[in-house]
Amino acid sequence: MNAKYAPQEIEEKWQRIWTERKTFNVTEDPARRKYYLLEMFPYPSGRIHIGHVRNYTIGDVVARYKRMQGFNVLHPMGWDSFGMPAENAAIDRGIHPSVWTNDNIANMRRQLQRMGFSYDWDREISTCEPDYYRWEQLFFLKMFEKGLAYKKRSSVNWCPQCKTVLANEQVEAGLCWRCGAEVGEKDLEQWFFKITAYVEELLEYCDRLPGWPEQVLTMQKNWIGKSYGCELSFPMEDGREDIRVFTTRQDTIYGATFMLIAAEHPLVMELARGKACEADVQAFVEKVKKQDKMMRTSDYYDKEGVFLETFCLNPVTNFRMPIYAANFVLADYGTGCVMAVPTHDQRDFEFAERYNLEKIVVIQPPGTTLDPKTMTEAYVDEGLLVHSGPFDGMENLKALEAIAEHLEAIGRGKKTVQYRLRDWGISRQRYWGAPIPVIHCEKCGSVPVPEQDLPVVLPRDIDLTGTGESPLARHDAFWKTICPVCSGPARRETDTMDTFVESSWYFDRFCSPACNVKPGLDRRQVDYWMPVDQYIGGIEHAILHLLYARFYTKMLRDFGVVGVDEPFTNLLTQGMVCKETMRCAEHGYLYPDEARDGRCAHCGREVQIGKTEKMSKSLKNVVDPDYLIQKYGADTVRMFCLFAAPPEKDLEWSDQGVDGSFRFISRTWRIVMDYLDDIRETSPFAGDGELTGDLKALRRKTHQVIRKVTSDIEDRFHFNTAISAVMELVNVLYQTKRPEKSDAVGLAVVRETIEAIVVLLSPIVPHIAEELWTLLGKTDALADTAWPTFDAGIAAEEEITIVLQVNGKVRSRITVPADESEARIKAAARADKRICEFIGDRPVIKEVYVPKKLVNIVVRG
RNA sequence: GCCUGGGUGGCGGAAUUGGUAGACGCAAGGGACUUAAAAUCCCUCGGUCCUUGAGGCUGUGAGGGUUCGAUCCCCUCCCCAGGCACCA
Repeated sequence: MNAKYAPQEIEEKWQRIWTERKTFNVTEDPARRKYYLLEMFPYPSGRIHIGHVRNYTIGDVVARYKRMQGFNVLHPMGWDSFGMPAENAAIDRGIHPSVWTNDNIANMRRQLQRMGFSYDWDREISTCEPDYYRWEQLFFLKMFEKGLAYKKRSSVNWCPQCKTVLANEQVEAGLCWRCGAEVGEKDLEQWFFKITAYVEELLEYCDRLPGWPEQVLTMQKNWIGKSYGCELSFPMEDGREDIRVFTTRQDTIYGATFMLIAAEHPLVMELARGKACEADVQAFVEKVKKQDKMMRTSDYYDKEGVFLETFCLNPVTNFRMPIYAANFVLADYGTGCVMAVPTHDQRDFEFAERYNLEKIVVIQPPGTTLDPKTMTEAYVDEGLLVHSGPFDGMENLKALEAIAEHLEAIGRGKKTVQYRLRDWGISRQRYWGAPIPVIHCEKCGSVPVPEQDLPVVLPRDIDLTGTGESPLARHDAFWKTICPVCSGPARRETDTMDTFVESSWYFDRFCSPACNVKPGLDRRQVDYWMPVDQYIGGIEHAILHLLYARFYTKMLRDFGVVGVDEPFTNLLTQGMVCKETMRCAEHGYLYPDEARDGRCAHCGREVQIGKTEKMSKSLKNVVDPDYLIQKYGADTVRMFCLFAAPPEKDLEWSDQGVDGSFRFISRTWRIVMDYLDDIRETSPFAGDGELTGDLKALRRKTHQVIRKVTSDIEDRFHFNTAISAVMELVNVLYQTKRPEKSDAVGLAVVRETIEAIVVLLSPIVPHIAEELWTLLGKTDALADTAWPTFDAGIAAEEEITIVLQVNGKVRSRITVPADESEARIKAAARADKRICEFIGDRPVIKEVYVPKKLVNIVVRG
């Protein structure tokens, strides 16, 4: 047999067979263990990129592996098809978002199918279709009823030129990305989901998700940001209503000498009204609203404020505290007001220095005395309280509780818990999203759309210009309606939902994608498949998407729609795919094929190689999967994505590396072809008779590699080392002296090795594996073949190497039988010629023995 | 700035629990095969020094510490990446 490896032919053939036989379609089967493997579904941007290829290849290997382990594997794919890019394409090129989206989906589906992923395509869903989002609207009604969806005023980025709302990413250095106008803030009535109603459960379960990376759980905990402290009230000098603050540092209250209010807090203008400072305050507030929120709370940003010509009183010292509006205080955390203790908070210290405000030391560090006049920075560490009335001399940490109780007793405070997590704003003033099912009536207020009127379908005939209000707000037939309560004229809500809402329950829908009766999820099917056993996606989703999906799951559980507390039992967060950037002085960033031999294809100038960054269209450092498939085949692309780095790390793209993967696959193909005629009729070695020499070593290696590949995939998803192990096995096979045609035992051992190689590689490179399997005379599909097992006895080494150290440095090695005793190994170490030379006549102080690994002899001098 | 990770040969990476640093692959160099080239197969490959050896020293971002022993644990610092609530 001498057929040449022809990836295109083989791959298309097997993809056809899998589709025809519906190999990967599944149904609930209570008799079998289920395994739900899910990769984050893509936004249909037009073409798959290498990041998708990597993500879905990782998932496919696990899906195929689990299938071979006997699990009933659900492995679905769909489209997160609402979102801004469709609208931008419509504005820029005049294509309707639905046409653009569906064309993209068709192309990306073709690309994914050409990669040979083992999806159950019958379960494909697309979130922009009414049969998907109608259920989301139903859930919204339920949320509205329970007070989990509510309206409040909130600010958005607003471009006064385009008269439109901008996403944060559409604001570049404070300017609109489309027109360059200065972006401001605008207050709008917006819909929110009350994620904070579940904050405690979301936090608590962070400690009950052992299958999640610690890193992600830590990020989520910090995001939720639970802190214990006090809510304190400070009386106003003029007798107005008290100012309330939240603090975790009530131990420093005796040092509070001024009050800070977030510039955008409504109280600021209220206090300034009618005073001489009113105009200055107004100007300051406008200025701060334009500052970047992230920057203005940074340690190095200039602390600025304006005096409101008003005072409040420190409730324990009666100190007359001036009140300032400040840029570094956030309106939406705590109460938006902060008691300032300049001696023990660095930001307050800088503010006090700048505006020449009083400083009182209330925590004394051990051993020194702080003088407010000479301090150059705040003292933020522990110490003993001073100038703190009855609490003088207490350790500040112990005083936290005592002072909180004291403040409660005098009616000035209350111990509280504060969270950083805010409610989830879901209103988008955009077209391409799921309509929010609410009608606004002048008489009846915000009225939910009656259930029988769902879905509220997004109209097709729409005029997208990129300017003005939301397109739906200009679509009369859409928004002009009647109130379901009083039948009077009413206005339909024209905001659409954040696309994170769709991705918060799509995994449930995959369990019953065709269900068309309320609530769109068949409880029996959902109960069989959920939760997702393994979820795989980019680390960039560590907080938002994953937290929203967890919240939504808990809520649907409370609605009785699903039966699980958490959606994802195990989570794998993969790193990003990066590639070096290339620039031409004249033509800017270049695509890889625009550079030839280090020169720009347009002008011949020398190309500058830039730093390696995440692959993106704007940097043009992208690789086209279609081109790679055409050149090498899907199997090579799959293998390289897995081989170049473990999944959780960033992957640096390398064209030479792809060549290497192709070479290995071809090398494997060749050796199987080479042996094929001799082993076609042979059965794998069954263990009868003693083996010696090469054959014994080959068989041992085979079983070692089965063990290694199994644990690499099962325990840690390290496909790169699994592939390395198979490469070693192929190398050993090449180096094994070829058994004669008459050597039945030798050929049986080779057959065992070759079958192992093919089966172990099959989840990674399924097409070539199926083909070789067939050529080996097998008639059952490899995809349904059982994963191989290893024999620990055969895999065991007979001899081991013991490292000999003197004072921790390797000086010699000895080879001993694997079961050699400690005493004999130590004796051999002491007797070793090189070790004796190193020890010389120095006295031995200590001898460390690590079983089966090393002996370390410690000597003086 | 805040939160979370990461830094190992010329390059991607390996070392699974504190125990042989550099598996496997790429690049490079050499050899075999070939009329030749490609392909293929085999060998060498961290740095440095010398007495060229089963050699010495050195080496996992930098500096310190703990330990018989540190890529791994602790402290300080530098650099890079992701997230930061309207990109998904």
